[in-house]
Amino acid sequence: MTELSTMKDGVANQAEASDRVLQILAEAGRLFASKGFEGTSMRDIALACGISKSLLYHHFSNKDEIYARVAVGSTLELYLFVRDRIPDGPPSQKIRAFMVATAEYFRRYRWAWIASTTAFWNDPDRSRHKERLTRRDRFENFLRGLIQEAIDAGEIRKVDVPMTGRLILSSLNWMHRWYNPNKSATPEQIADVFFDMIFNGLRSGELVALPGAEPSKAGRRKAR
Amino acid sequence: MTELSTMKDGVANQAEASDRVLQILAEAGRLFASKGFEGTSMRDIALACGISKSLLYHHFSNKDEIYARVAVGSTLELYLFVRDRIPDGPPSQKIRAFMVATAEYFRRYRWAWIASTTAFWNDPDRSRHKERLTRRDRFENFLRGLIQEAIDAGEIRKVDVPMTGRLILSSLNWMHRWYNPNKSATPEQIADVFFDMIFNGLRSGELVALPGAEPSKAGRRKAR
DNA sequence: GTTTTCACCGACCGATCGGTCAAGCCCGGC
DNA sequence: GCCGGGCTTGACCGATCGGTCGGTGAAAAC
Repeated sequence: MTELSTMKDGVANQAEASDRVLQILAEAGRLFASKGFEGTSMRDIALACGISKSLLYHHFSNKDEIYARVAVGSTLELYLFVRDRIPDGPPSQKIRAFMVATAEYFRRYRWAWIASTTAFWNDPDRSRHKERLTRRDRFENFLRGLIQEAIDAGEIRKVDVPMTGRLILSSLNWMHRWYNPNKSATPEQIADVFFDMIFNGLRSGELVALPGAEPSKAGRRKAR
Repeated sequence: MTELSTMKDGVANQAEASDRVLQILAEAGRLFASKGFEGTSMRDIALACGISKSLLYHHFSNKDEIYARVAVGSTLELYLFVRDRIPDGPPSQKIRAFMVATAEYFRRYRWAWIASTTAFWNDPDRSRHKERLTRRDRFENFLRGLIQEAIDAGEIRKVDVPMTGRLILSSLNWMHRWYNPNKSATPEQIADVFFDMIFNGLRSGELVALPGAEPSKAGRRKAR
C-alpha cells in the first residue's frame, strides 16, 4: 500500500478509475472546495466537465458518492503517505518530518484536501464521512505517538500530548485559508518554519529586563 | 465603542434590535455554523424560530442580509474587544492577552464566530463579506504589531512576523473544530496553553545526545 | 372613532435542486 | 451488414429553493 503511483490529477487513490471519472473527481473536488458541498450542484459539476448531468449518474450513483470518493480518496492514503516519510532518528525530527509530509500531501491534493476538511465538519448526519473521521483519528493518534516518543526521549518537555498535537495540526489544517500558491513559499517550507517556531519557541535566548516589567504567569520558566 | 453591553444571546453588536431579530440572528447563526450557508434554508431558520418564513422577510431583506448581520456582527467588535483587553507590560504578555481575549470572544459568540469563519471563505462573490474581511485584516495587523513590538524589545527572536501571526491565529481559528464545551477546558485556558507552547517552545532545557542522532537543520540553535 | 403603523401569516411564484429514463451514438466482433 | 454494449444525451420528475403577495388583527396615533 505504499505505492502511490495511482494518484493522478490531484486525485488520490483512484486506481482503476477511467479518465472521465478522474476528471469528474478533480472538478468536483475543486468545486466542493470553493463553494462547499451544498453550494455545488450536479449541474455545476457537469458543466465544469463539459458533459451532461446524466453522465454523472452513469459513473456515480448520487452526489454523496462523488463527495465520498473525493473526500475519502484524499484522506485514505494520508496516514500511509505520512508514515512512510518518517525517517529514523531523533523523535523531534520525526515530528518535523510529519509536518513536512502532511504539507506535501496538502500541496499535491489541495482541492480534495480542502473539500474534505471543509464540508460536513459539523453535519449531524455523520454517516456520510464516518470512515473519513476514523482515518483522521488514526492520523492524529500517530502524531501523538511521535510526541510521546519525543517526551520519553527527553527531547521535549512534559507537555500535554493531545494539546500539543492539536497545536501542530492547527498550523497545518488552517494553512489552506491563507496559502497562496503564487505568492507563498511551498507548503513544505511553511511546515518547516512552523516546526521551528513550535519546537524552539519564539522566545529569544537572552531575556531583557524591561523597565516596569512585572513577573508574569507565562514567564514561569526561569531565565537560562 | 468600548461598551459591549449590547451583546445578548451570543449575538454581538445588535444594539437597537428587537428581541425577535435577536432570536432570528441567534438561530440563524447556530444553523449557519452547523449546516453552512447553502445548507441552511430560510424555512429552516423560520422553523427554528417558530415563526413563518414571511416574517423573516419582514425583518430582513434577504438571506444574505441575515448572514451579514450574523457574520459582521461577530467580527465587528472583535478588534475592539481584544484591543481593550491588552494590558500594559511586556509585549510578550500583550500577545498572550491577545490570544486569551480572542478565545474569550470565541467562547461568548461561538456560533456566530463559527458561521463567519466557515462560510464563504473562498467564495468568488467576495462582496458578501468584504467588510468582514477588512475587519479581520485590521485584527491580524494588530497582532503583527504586537509581534514586532516583542521583537524590538528583544523578548522574542527575529522571526518572520506574518508567519508568526499565522501560527498564532491558526491555533485559535482551528479551535472550533475540536473544542467541546462539555469536555474541554475553557477557551481562555486553552489559549494560555498554546501561548506557553509557542512562546517557550516544546524543547526541553537539557538536550540529550541520542545514539545515532545526527546534526539536523532544526537543531541549529546551540544547546544552552 | 377613525386612521395609520407594524408584526405576522398562508398561499403562491419561477427557478433550481437531485435524480430518472428511454433513446441515440459509437465502435469492435461476427 | 448488423448486432450488442458501454458512453452519452435531452427531456422530464417531484421536491425544495429564495422570495413575493395580499391580507389580518391589534396596538398606537390622531
